[in-house]
Order: sequence, then C-alpha cells, then structure tokens
Amino acid sequence: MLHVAEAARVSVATVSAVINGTAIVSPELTARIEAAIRDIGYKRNAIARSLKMGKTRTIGLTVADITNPFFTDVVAVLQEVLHRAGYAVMLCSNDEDMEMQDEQIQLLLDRMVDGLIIAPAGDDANLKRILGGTKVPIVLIDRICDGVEADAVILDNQRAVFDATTYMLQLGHRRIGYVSGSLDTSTGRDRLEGYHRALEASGVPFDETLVRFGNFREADAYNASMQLLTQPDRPSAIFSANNLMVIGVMKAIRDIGLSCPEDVSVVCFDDFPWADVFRPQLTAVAQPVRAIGEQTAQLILDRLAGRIEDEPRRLVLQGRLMIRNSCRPHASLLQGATA
Amino acid sequence: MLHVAEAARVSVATVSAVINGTAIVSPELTARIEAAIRDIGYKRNAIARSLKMGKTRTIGLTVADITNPFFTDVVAVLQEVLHRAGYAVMLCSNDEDMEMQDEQIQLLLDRMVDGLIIAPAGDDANLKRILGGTKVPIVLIDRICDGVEADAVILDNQRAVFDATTYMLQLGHRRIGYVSGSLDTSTGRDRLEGYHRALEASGVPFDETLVRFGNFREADAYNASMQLLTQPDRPSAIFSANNLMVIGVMKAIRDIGLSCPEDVSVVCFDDFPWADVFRPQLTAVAQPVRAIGEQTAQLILDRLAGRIEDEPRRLVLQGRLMIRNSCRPHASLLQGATA
DNA sequence: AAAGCTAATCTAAACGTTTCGGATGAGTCA
DNA sequence: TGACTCATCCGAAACGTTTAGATTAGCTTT
Repeated sequence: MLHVAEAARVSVATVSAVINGTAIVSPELTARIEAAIRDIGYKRNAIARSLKMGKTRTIGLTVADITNPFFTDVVAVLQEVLHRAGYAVMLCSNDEDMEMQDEQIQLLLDRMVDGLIIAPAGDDANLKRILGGTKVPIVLIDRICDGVEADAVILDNQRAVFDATTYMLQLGHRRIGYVSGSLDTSTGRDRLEGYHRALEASGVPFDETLVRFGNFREADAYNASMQLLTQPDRPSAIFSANNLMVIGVMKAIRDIGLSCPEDVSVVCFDDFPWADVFRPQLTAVAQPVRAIGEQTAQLILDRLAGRIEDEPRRLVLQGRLMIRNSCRPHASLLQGATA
Repeated sequence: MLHVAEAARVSVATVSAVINGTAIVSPELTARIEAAIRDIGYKRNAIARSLKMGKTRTIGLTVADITNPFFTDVVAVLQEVLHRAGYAVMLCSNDEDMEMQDEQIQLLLDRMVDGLIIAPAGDDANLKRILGGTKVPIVLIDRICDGVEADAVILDNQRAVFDATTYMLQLGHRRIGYVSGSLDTSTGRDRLEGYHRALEASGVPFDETLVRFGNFREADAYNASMQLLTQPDRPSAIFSANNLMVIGVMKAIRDIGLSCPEDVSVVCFDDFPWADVFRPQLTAVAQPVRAIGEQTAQLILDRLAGRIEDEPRRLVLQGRLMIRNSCRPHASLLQGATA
C-alpha cells in the first residue's frame, strides 16, 4: 500500500480511503490511485487489516467427523452461503475425539475467528470453560451441549426416532435392536429416548439387552450388531442411530449369514443419496440438511451483523421418515394376513 | 501481552522471549512471567504474530466438490495430519465452478495462507495468472493443470480405467458405455484415454455413440445414461468415471426398468465404504485416499519447511480394481460356457 | 480583508507481536 | 582499578493496515 501511495503521490490514508470508500476523495486522485493499484497489482493484506479492525471475516467450523456424509452436506451449504457473504471458513474435524476438539476450538479462537460453528463431539468441562471465556458468537449444530450459552440448530431427534420406532412396531416387530450413538452426545441421548418412548407408547416392555453402543462409528456398530444378532432370542429388526453405523449393521448381518430384510429388518437415522437405488433400499429418517446449513449460516451472520442481540436461540427442525424396503412386516403379521 | 509484562514487571520483549523460548531469561523472571500468563489467562494473538512473521500457519484448501466422498476422505486425512503439524486449514468448495474456484483461491491468497492445496475444478487462464503471481507452495491433488508450476499427487487414471475396461472386455462385453467426466479436467481426459486404449488393445472398434458426458455429477450422468440405454443397440455394460455419477447411472437403469447386473453390468471409478454390503455390490476402482492425503500433506509440509527446494514433483499412485458383482460375464460368454 | 466554513488531504498513533541492537550490572583478568 | 566478557534484560522499530484529528486551500460572508 505504501508503494501505491508513492506511485500515486498521495498518502496511505488516501489510498485506504479510496479502497474502502470510507471518505470522499477527488476524482483525479481516485483515478491516479486506482491506476497505481492496477499497475502494482496491489492486494490489500487481510492479516494487517484483521489486526487493526479486530475482525478476521473468517468463521471457525468444527465437526465431529467430516467423513460422515451428513456433516459433509451441511458443511457444503455452510461454506457456500458463508462464502457468498464474504466469510472464509476454517474447518476442523476431530475423529469424535473431545480432547482434539477442544484443542481445535482453542486454535480457532487464537486465530481470532469472528464466529464459531460447532458440531460437537461431546461436551466436557473444558469445552464449557473455553467457550465461556470468549465473546464470539457460537452456534451449535446437530448436537447441543447444555451449559454452554449458544444458539443451536438441531433436529427433533426424539420425535424422529419415536416415529421410526413406531413404524417398526406397527409392522409387528417386538424385539427391536437399537444400535446407539454415544450417550455423551445429545443426539445419542435424545434418539435413544425416542426409542424408549415409542416402546412405552405401544406397551412393549423395554429389554436392555437389545440396546448396544456403536458410538456413531461403523466398526463399533459392527461389534454391537454381532452381539445383538448372536444372542438367543435375536431381534427381528434393528435401528441404527446414524448413517455410519448402519453400514456396520449391514456387514454384521451379512457376515452372520443372514440377509436384510428377509431375516432382519433395518431402519436407520440419516438418509443417503443412493438409498433408493441399491438394495435393500434403506428405510431411513432423512434430515433436512440444506435447511440446517442455511439456518445455521443465517443465524451466525445475523449475530455477526448485530441483527440479533437477545439470548440464545434454539431452532429445531423435523426429520422425515423415508419408507423404503429394508424394513418389512414381521413374520407374525404376514402369517396373520394369509391366515 | 502488555498486561502480562506489566503484571510481571518486565518488558514485552522478555515476555516474548519466554513464550517462544527464543532467548535465555533468568529463572525468577521466567517464573514471574509464567505466573502472570496464567493469572491473566493470556493467549497470544495469532493474527499479530502472523503479520509480524509473515506466516499464518494455515494452509488453504479448495476442492471441486466437498460433497464427493472421495474428496471428503482426503480432506479428512489432510486436516488430520496438517493439524498435527500445527497448521489450520481453510476450506473452500466450489460446485465444480471455475469462476468461484478462482475467486476462492484469491481469497485464500489475500489471507496469506502459507500454502495451497487444490483439487481443481478445471484450469482457465485466470487460474494460471493467479497461481503464477504467488510464491506460496502449491500442491495439486487428483487433477493437474498443465501450465501451472506446482507439485501434484494424482492417480494413474489412464492405467486404472485401462485395467477396468480390460476386465469388462475379458468378461465378453463389447459395447461398453462410458459416462465421462468433464474433459476440462485432467481426470476426465486421462480416464477416457484409458478406455480408448483398452478398446484398442483388444481390437474392439471405438463407437462414439457409447460415450456421453456426465461432468462428474449425478444428474448429468442420469441423463447421459438414459441416452445410452435407450439407443437401438444398447451397451451391455457401463463404466462410470466417478462415484457421484454411478448413482445417476443406477437410477437410469432402474427407471428404464432394467436391472444391474442382470441386464446391464456396471463398473465405476471410486470405491464406497458400503460397496460390498449393498446390492449390487459395486465393482469399482478404489483410490488410495489415505495415501493421497498423507503424501500431499507431507509434500506441502516439506516445502514449507524448506526441506524440498527443487522443481515441482509429481507423485502418481495406483488404483486398485475391486472386483465384486455389479459386472458379470456377457451373455455370449455364459452361453459359450454352457454350450 | 479578516474570519469562518467546507472539502480534500495528510500526519501519526494504534492494533499485538517479534527482534535487533543497546544498556546494565556482575564477574574476571591483568 | 580499569577494561573486558558474559549473561540478562529492555527500548524501539517494524509488519501493513485504519482512522481520528490536524492541516491546507479555496470560498463565502460580513
């Protein structure tokens, strides 16, 4: 910028004025300066600007697992709308590891991000401390951490799996295996709660041997399903609490020599683009990923612009059960039909 | 930092010295300063530091489509190893849109990223100009742009689809439809070339009505496949040049009332985690995503550390054909076997 | 014609670091 | 005792911006 100023024979202040349009400068100088800028090929240094202004125009984003298509989809729309608004996004993915998550958030904060979007791996005291110590707007996504003051956009998880479980019950399934995510997350807890409630509402007794923990990961879900399927009175259906785990579930079913949906029905959380084209066509609860991304982005942009000042908001969206054919009526119902 | 200095009754220079261990300071002062840091809860300002040192310890990353599981996977490992090395990553995804890509790269450069990893949507003159005007190390990934001086880690695309096509030919297929990516990309060109070569090597004449362009996107691939499958002498097999497009291919097959692999065989580029558990189990060429990510990260870290100074390197890795059952022998071969 | 006003431009401080060269003081040596 | 050497520590400039306030010049007003 100094070079530009010299080339145009003006002060740096004037250069700054024309670049930002922050003060009125005469047409001659404007022209001279713009010419100089072009000649030199000057680009203003965003770092210096950030230092002076106290804003970086970048927002930090941490997700528990970027490999998960659900997160990927919302990251894509977040990136899209934030970029359009002139913000860059710094992305971190911790492999559902809370320690690494905290470290990454600290790193983002040190880099003075203007805002923070977090799809938390979980919440520990440390996270609360870090988040409590900052003034940047935060929006939690997918999962919430109670105890942290922040906006959140989440799904009505309990309702969604309540509906899904109810659907399975209506098809005559009574022993429904449940492969759960970690109870360290709100989604893990809420989804399991939805399962409980649905059983309760249908008067089906809860059997604790039917729920196993897959921690939202394929490998863990595989083991969980193996246990589920090798126990004496095996479930006739399995619900997987997310998309990654359903693959583990299917692998277990295959490796045990069973098949879906003939021997065991499967329903899962999170939809796939290919779900209706490969077999079995998965019955799944779809999340409104685009809406989640857009609303999150809007929320944080509104905070950054000072358009919202009040206490934390919580947006909760609804999932939708996509009925396909990985879950079929239980044998008892089929017999009833033919009898 | 000023506050820390005051609290510890020393100069900022000394504080800086103990924080960075850049000079030797007496035990007493060190202790006082460390105590003050703890008391104040001081975190050094990375922006100011970046400005002074001319490095941001962040590296820019643009991919053509973050929604594509292949890119997602390599992004995940990139993020992982770069984070471990103390680097943050700024992520941009342009929807295979070259204009947006250039804009994003410019934005990253303005923010003074220390390095750039690019999975290009394509290369135009503009990109070459932007990239030519900078001194930061660049590594191209997956796709290369000739005319830009940069390291690259890519796949031996031609070889990979040569092998895949040859496999299909050996199974007796003679009319093999090819759903191609955009020829604006090196992957689009190289993969198509592999198809050509394989036909040539087997003495099968090339039929231009068998190749259609899907531009690496599901919707386009769907249309392409519809055309392919509704033409008079329809192909007995289809090769899809990437993962997104194979979904479009499968949808077209379904919508036309055919099925895979009974009526038409399918092989595609890029593997899926679920490929061996849903039916048809896709025969696909798997890319070594972890290796790609790790080598890319290593390459750029080496450049940043000045461990490599010589001219651009090009690492080319090999794909692997995962034979499953979405591609079965052609009817003619089956008859031959039973005859 | 002096004073006041306005519009355009500039000077210089500030943002929070790093780092170079210098200052200080104690110990060593002749 | 004076000079010299270390070991520590500090002052201040610099990184490239932004911006409040000062300055200047040209007009208007009385």
